[in-house]
Amino acid sequence: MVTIYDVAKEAGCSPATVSKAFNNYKSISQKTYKKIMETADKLGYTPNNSARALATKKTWLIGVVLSEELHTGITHPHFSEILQSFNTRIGEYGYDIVFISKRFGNKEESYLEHCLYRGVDGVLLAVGAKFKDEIKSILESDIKCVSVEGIYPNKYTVISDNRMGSFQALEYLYFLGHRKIAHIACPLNSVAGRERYEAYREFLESRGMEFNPKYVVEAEDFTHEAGQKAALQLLQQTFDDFPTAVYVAYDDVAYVSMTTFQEKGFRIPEDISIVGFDNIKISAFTTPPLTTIEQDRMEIGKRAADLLINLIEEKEIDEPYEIRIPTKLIMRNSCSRVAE
Amino acid sequence: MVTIYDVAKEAGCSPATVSKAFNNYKSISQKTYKKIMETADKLGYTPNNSARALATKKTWLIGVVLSEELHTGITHPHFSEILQSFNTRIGEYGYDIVFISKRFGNKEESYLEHCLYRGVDGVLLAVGAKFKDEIKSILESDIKCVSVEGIYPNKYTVISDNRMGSFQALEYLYFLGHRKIAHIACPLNSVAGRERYEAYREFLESRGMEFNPKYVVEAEDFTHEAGQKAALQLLQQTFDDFPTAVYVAYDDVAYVSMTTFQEKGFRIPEDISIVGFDNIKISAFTTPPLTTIEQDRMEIGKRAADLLINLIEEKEIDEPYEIRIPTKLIMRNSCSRVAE
DNA sequence: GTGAAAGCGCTAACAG
DNA sequence: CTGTTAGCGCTTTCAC
Repeated sequence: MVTIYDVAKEAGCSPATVSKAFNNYKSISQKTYKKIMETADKLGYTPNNSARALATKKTWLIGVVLSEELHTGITHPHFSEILQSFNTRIGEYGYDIVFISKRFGNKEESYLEHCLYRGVDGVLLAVGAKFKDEIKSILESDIKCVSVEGIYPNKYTVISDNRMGSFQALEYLYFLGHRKIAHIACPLNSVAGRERYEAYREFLESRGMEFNPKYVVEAEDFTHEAGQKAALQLLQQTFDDFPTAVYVAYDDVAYVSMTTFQEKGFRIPEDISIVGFDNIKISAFTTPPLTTIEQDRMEIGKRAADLLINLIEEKEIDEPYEIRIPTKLIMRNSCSRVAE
Repeated sequence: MVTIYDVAKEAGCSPATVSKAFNNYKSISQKTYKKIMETADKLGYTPNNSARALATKKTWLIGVVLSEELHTGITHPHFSEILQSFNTRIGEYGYDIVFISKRFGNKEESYLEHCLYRGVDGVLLAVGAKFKDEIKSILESDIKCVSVEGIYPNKYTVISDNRMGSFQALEYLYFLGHRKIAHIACPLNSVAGRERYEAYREFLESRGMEFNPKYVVEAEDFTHEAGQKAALQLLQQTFDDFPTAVYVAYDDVAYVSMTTFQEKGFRIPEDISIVGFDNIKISAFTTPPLTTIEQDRMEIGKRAADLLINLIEEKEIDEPYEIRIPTKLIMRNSCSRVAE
């Protein structure tokens, strides 16, 4: 391994100068800077981050905590895209991601311990409020953090404007003449689930429509299985008066609902109109293509990254703790004007 | 920050002893071990990995290189599941993952430099052969690595048995009476694309069926868009003699092909039978549910992890460089006996 | 079974 | 503008 000493010796200067050169101190003359860089290159020197971290207490590592338990982790189309965008952005600033888990080296360590062990400079939280207890220790520590899912007091969170999205979906359906609008919710212990559901109720009320509990079902989790079950249950609950439209709180389940309804003999959109939420990739290719609410995942990831970096670097931040990213109605073919 | 010195002082022993206790040296008496652990706990001590890494040259970090460019990264259902399984497994051994990228801190650094900077103990390669050049430096360095996608001389790779999978698909179709079997391939510069295509040709030959170039189309990349385009092209190329079945090299595209065919008036499976490859989550919920070849992603991730850890810890390995994970035919409803 | 001491590669005052 | 020096927190001989 070639070190700063090797470079110094070869370049005829001190290790300190090499260090300064690599850290872009302005106090280095052009000449020596150039010389140092050249010999570093020649010798194939790469700075050693462990040593640097030990000396500076900065690892350039950002912890990411997400919960595989709820099928809402790296494998989830929503979070994986946010994560990708987040990672790209922090990469531009020299940071890397490390996944924080509870189980570590066979013993039960808390998330906090894992963070401390890795010495992360900050943390991205992508877990639902359901896991409030397990991340409590990190929330209470003075590790900088930003959330893209749960909402916590005095912490920044970047999240879609669920109310806006719900209203966009519902207003569109209403505009098409629908008055019997059902809702398949995501788990209500998630922020998305709760907010979209509440917006649904708020919308009904704002239009003077009566809330009918039979028109609402909550999916157990974020899997396709749960979605199918929910769709079936909705049909069962409303067999005496089927809805003409259903607002489904996320695309994966909107999709499964469509196929489930179709299998039961309903035509989409003629018999039932559907609007989803997420605009995941496949939604443009379903039969029929799904009308849905787009979440700007690239923006969420990027904003969260910028925010976290500013926090870490102790820059001035003049944003509210809760940053809402606007959503957008994507009209495709799963909705039609209500039949007379 | 509480260090080993604090613990030592409080426990009435030397830092060296504390270190030994934490590293499970057997030369520590039960009594002092217990004492140390208790006071460590009391003081809230967590080992600092940067310091440990500096002293030992071991970071407990594993680099992961995957290529977002081909839409085949963290966002891809196949790789994200492998990664999840891999991550869980290495986590059990105390390792963590860090993503290796080319662009780092604004300057163009090669993958190798990123690895060196982070001092990774090993690398998981999940990039196609298309990127051979960019990972060449890693391959040539003496960093331990395992691949789950490309195949490189003298390197371990854990990958599905694509030939087996193709034969399972094709034999099933053949058994159902199909003789006009088309193939939609993934990009042929990927291992999966090439091997499945070659197996397709081998199968035809083995059954004395004539290979007809018109029955084959190669998708441009791994997106739904490319799949749709490929499906359309297949229809166009074969308008005078449509295939009765098509073997599609991956589920995402199999799915899009189904909907595309359906939109063009073909019934699945009555007019065209489809078998895919991957068994991604959604495949059980398409209309009709997709018959496909299952890849055991959990196993791939786990095996790759075990292999890499053994490599890192210089254990004996008696496995071939190329480890093929068996595939499995999952029969659902997208295939039927050929019409007379 | 335990401890003293040197050192891992780098940074950060402080001098010069 | 450059160099000296003293750590950062931990591990690892080698004595005891």
